[in-house]
Amino acid sequence: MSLVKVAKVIINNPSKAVDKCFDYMFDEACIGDHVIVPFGRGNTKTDGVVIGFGETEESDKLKKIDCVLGRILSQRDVNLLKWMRTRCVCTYYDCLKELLPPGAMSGKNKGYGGFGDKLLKYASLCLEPELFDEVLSELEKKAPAQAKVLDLLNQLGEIPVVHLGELAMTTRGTISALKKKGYINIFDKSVERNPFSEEKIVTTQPLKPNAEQKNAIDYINSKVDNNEFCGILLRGITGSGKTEVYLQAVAHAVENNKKAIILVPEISLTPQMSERFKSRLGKKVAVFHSGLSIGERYDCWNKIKSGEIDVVVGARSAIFTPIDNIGIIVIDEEHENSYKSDMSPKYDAREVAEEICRLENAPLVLASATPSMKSAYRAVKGDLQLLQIKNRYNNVELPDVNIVDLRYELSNGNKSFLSIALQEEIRKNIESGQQTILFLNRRGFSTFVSCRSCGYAAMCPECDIALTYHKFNDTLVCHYCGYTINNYSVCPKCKSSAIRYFGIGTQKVEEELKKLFPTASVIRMDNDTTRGKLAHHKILKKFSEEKIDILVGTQMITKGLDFPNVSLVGVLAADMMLYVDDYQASERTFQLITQVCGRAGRGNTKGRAVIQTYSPDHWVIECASHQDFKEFYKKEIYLRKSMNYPPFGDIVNIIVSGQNGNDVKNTISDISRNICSKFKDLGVEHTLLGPTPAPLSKINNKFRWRVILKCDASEKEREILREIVTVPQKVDVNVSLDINPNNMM
DNA sequence: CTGTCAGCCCCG
DNA sequence: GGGGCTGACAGA
Repeated sequence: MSLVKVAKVIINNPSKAVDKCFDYMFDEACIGDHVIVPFGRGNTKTDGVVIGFGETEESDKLKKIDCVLGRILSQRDVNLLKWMRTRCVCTYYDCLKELLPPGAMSGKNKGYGGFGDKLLKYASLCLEPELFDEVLSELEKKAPAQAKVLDLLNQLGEIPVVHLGELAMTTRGTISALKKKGYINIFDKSVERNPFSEEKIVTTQPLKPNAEQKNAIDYINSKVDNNEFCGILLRGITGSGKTEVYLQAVAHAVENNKKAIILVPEISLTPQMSERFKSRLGKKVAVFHSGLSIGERYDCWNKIKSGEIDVVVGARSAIFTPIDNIGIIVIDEEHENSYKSDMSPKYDAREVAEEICRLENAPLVLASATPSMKSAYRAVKGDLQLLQIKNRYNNVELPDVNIVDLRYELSNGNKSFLSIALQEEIRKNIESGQQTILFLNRRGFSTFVSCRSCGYAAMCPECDIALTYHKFNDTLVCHYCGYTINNYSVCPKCKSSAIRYFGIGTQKVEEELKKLFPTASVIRMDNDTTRGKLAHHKILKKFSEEKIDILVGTQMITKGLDFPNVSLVGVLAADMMLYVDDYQASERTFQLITQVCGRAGRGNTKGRAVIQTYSPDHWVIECASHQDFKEFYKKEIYLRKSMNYPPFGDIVNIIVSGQNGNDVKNTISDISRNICSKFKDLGVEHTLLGPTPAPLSKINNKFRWRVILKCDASEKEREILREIVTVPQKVDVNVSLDINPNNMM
């Protein structure tokens, strides 16, 4: 038997059954090549990617690569792909779809030959001009949504269908109805390669760093210059000028013909933030995030691929953009949990960034005022190099923090959500023309509705959780599946009219503020008011132009916002996230309160922060009010250690779901039995909890069971888990595995 | 003998 | 995921 050289090819197919390398003979092929191969019994032409080479015994089974379409992955990305499959406990396909151009894996671009397609669906009017008015007024009566679309098309001419839908606030159904009637045309059009017009960019000059900043910049630059991998934790209290440090390090890398990625939390990718990067780092900055339409993302991706971009700024997914020759990666607000994906592949962008830095021999900078416990622990162990900035830039003072005990408010007869102290501070601010931010971690009007007589509370029949009351349309909504019913004024069970609304939400706070301060302008920012893509930016713009006295919002207001005229910050219910059933509750509460307080007093005036709580002596709240990370870390790491929670051990959450309860139960018990025996064989210490019904035991009529596995999930363990979890299952049975998830539900 | 369909298997 | 193989069965 003689040996033949073969290419290892992964197939572009989501099925778990084909999640492996297939050997193909070939004439010429490179690692990372996008190829077409005969696959399956029928030798269907399928596309795949070459991820390696090998030798195997000659055999009849061996087939040959049909043709090479071109290089699609770099050697580095092929390495990253292999690493990710184990790290994220997923399939090659899951990883591949993150690394390929946006849109390449879905819709008409699916399958081979799809890559490089620059066509976009466009709509245009196809109606005699003299008939237009007649048709429009006819439609306005019967189909207002269609009329809106028609009107927009008339004004704008040719426009991509995606944008048309967004502008008219409607769905494709409306548009296809118009097409059916023959009023409009849908056609393909090549997208312009560069839709970003030459914006006017005002360049800003680097600020002169103070001694601490200089120190940090020099350290990072030396790693860049030496092509040396190094994990760096850049810790500085809010307002200490961390951004300046990494901006100068990135600029240094670019000057030396290297490239950079800066990751920021999705929520802080506001135009003002993008502007800041562009104005400092010049035209060769690309902003990449999920807010871009597929077309925009595609162009951005290609621009990066072509090599004309030096710096990519973006949210989590930007870590996969095809930028080569990386000199530095920065992760801003490193503690943010949005860096962990909860969809497959369930990657952690911080870990991916670290792996890329290893592969590229470049430093990784994790920046935060309130580092994650994991990073802080690694810094203590010496796994990360700690660089600290202890003073605020220009020595601006930290805000005065006032902790208000809500229990006294109640006994003093103040039933408002706003303590007397906070009301007083708000009044002062309004009088002096300064702005206030109030923070509350809830959305909607009330959490749930219940009957005072019989205790009946409206529940979702599908998901078995309480429905949330939404005032603007007087409905009760399930926050998990969207199930909606009309609100009732009489209890459906006992006919009592004593209905009680529990909890507070941003809407209620907004209403109360309007009552207390009738002359003040109030704006609300939460999931309900930021539905549209542009709504988010509009609210911030309005607020930043100082026309608004008070901004009320959920956690989305805590991050990255930098308004010099805000001198007062209020946390309305600090305990709200402290008593959640989650090992990260303390960490999140600490981060949140610290970050919120950091929003106050960035201008010339000293800031004030008011923290309302029912447990004013709680150590987490104490530490946060003093911005005392060290003390917080000391106490929290001790608790983590005693419970063997991360960063000491990993928590693996495995959820099986499906319509058929028996299939689900059988699958989950198979999986947990497999894990148990494999881990036992290999002597891996572990604890298995379950299988039990998941906390949300039913969502959308699907049964959900889960197992929690506690162990040290390093490479070996993850590889075992991958083998167990990625075996093909029955149709309709879905297996999800998440390591150290943000959400255990 | 032929057509059809469901279930199952496996893809180099 | 999906094409093809297989076995069962109906129609004539």
